[in-house]
Amino acid sequence: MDSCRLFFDPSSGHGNMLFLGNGDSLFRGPRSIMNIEETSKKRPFFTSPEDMFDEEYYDEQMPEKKRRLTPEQVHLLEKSFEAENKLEPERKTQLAKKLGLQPRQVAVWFQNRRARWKTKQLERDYDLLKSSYDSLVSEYDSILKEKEKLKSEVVSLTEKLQAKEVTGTPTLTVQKVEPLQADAADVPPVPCSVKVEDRLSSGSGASAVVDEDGPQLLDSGDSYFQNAEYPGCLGVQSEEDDGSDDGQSYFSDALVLPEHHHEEGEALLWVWP
DNA sequence: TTGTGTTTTATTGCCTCC
DNA sequence: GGAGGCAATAAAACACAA
Repeated sequence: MDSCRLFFDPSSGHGNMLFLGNGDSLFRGPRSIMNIEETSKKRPFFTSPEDMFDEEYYDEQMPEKKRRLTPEQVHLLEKSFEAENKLEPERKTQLAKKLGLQPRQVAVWFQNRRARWKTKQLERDYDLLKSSYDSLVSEYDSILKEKEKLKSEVVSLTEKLQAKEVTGTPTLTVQKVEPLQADAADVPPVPCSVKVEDRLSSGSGASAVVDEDGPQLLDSGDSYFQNAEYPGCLGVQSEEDDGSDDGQSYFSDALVLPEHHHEEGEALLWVWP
């Protein structure tokens, strides 16, 4: 906040204000007081707006030193700026007369004020953008975490499946899973909801129902679902493999859907006796 | 008291508009 | 071409820590 100090100019007999910079308390210490005294000697404070508006007086009384505007002057300028931040010539002249300043000073003040406003506006815009960005990052992080969690679930379940395959009981066979032709990104999540009877061997046939062209699960150490030909089925997607994911939880569909169908007696990939 | 950083006032040079 | 705006900058005034 801007603050000021009342000051009496003995040479002119007029009261005046010494403007202090922002954030300062009214009385600060010896140095400030000394400055007032020094200033009163150095600065020929304006006596009246009429005098100050006089070009000759102004030139004589303001040698090389800059002087700060009084709080009253600044207040009025601020009010005027709030009303309209551009200064048409007529208003400039009126303001100058009213404030006892040169029109040029008023114009300069408006120019500098516009520059300050622009800087502040940039800061505000930056803050807005930053908070927006931060919330997006936060959202992205939580989605990423969920994705990782689901991935590890997939890995865990795949390992369990492989373990069961190695022990050989029960015999898990696969029959007629349509290969996914298209790019995984273009294919809606396939829950691999092949009917149970299509996947398990019949009691009598031993593993006879395995499709001849299909993958031979029991002979292979690899998981059937990791076969590249069936990318939509329980495959583990690498981190770099974007584009087919689009931030959506593809694997959750693959896993959750069979559970949803569980009670309907359909669509589980495997059934243990 | 002094050095340093910040704010305010003012200047300069360039650009646009009428 | 003159008036006015803007960006960059200088310089004075001021705040403040050490």
